Amino acid sequence: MEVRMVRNRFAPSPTGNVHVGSLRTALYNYLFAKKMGGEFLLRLEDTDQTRFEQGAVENLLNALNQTGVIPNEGLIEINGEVIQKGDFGPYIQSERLDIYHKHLKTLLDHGQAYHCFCTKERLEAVRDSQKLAGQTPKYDGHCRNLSPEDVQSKIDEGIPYVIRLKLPENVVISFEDGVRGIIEMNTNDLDDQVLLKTDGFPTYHLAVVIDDHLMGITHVIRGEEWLPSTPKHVYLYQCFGWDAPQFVHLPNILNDDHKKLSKRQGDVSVGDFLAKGYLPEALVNYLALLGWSPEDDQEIFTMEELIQAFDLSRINKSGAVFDRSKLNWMNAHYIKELPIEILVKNLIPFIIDAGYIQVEDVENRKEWLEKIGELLRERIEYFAQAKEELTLILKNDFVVTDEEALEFLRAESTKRLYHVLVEKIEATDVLNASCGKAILKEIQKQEKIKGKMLYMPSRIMITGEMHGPDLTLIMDVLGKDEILARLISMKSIIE
RNA sequence: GGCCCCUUGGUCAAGUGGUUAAGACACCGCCCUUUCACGGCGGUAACAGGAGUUCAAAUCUCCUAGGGGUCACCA
Repeated sequence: MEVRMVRNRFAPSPTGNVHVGSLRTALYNYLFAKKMGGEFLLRLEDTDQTRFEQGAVENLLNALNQTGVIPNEGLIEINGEVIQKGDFGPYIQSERLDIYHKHLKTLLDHGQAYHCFCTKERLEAVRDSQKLAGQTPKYDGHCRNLSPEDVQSKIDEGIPYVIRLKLPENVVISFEDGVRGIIEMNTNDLDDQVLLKTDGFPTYHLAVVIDDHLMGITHVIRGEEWLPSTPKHVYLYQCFGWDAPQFVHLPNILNDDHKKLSKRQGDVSVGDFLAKGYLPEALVNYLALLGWSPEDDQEIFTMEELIQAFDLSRINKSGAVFDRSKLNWMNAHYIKELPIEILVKNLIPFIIDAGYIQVEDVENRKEWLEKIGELLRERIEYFAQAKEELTLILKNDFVVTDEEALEFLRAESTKRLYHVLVEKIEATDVLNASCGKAILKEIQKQEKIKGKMLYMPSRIMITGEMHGPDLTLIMDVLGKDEILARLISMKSIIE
């Protein structure tokens, strides 16, 4: 048996940001194509002119590039320039209009499609009355059997029209879905779908079938929302005399309320997540596991490992709730493993944004930034949390109001602690972590102040907080002068 | 409402006729520790319900219930 090379596609419409659900669809396509040594292409479904958004294509390619889900054919980006690559183009549907018209003509010639001159108003009225009568809204077949003469004269009169698919009555259409198995549907439950719109553009249903076939697509991996219209697509393949590809419908990604993940419940676009400081590899890793699972217990995967492990047969049937806290855990894991330079590089925009460093100072404060990086590494789940975490130790205009904290400051031993601490720090050249540690140890010995009574007051005097990173690391980050200044500002409260 | 799909702990999920029904996140407890966090150890917690088939059912069949998707000249 001849084995056709696997060819996949991701075929979004150019509307704004890339939804995480779309990314997952793209990812599964990508993983499967790579696993099978096939091709993964990007096609633009821009047949709705009203939906186009400026910069959407750049946005799209950007999201894919950053997450590593990169097409090797179709619309791709090379050196910042968007081009079309491959022998099956054009890969932008609005540039394929003549192809659709040509194929539509054969449908018309075979009586498998027909002109429909119904106005939107009439269609709406029909739908409304059907709904009122408790029926399923469906085209009533008004123009289904117009004579060729009638059609021609209406066209000549310049009456706008659409072209509809002429579905046979009471025929069961079945196909095998890669995830759900055999699916059957009766044409009586299906509508005479519009294939060509008044503006001469095809609808999704026509374009997707023609393009997938012409582009040699072997596996259509797409969202579950397409399942109900797949029989129409299957019928179209039959009309054209083409073999249908293997369909694989992915379960939805859900909100906490188990509805389709949507914008109103917070971040849903890839850009949102990256902007908050989620690492692309963590997002991809998490998404891979949302609807698919490997044979073993592995949770952390590189892209290469995902490709190796991926298997269509292990895709889940039911919808999966997007669990932010698991994503956070996974992202935190990736942050912990990041080389320090990369960690700092990711952190810099957020530290600048928090106002703790100026853009022009970044170069000469590398060492300081690395200290901060190591300090934050164990404490944040995504980079946008850096600001809050840093404020804990970098703010210098704090007022201690917490009663428990004040207790520590009022303690008898704290007076002694304060003076010795100031004295010892003044006596050092530079205050780094090991030096700070030594000082605290000496105080413990000399003044017999230890444990909580040593560290808590020290921490509170220095940061105004009862919690935070290791105190000696804080000393290291703040340095001698700042620490001293902060201590001295506490003088009146202590004495 | 019609049609289609789905149903294992709070969440992601393993499981394909015989298991003490994995694992991960979250949660709780203990340990580590100057605090918080990290880390380590442990714990609570699930086969939607019913009827069949079978020696045996989370796994097969049917019914019920619940949830989701879809019914556009949007994709």
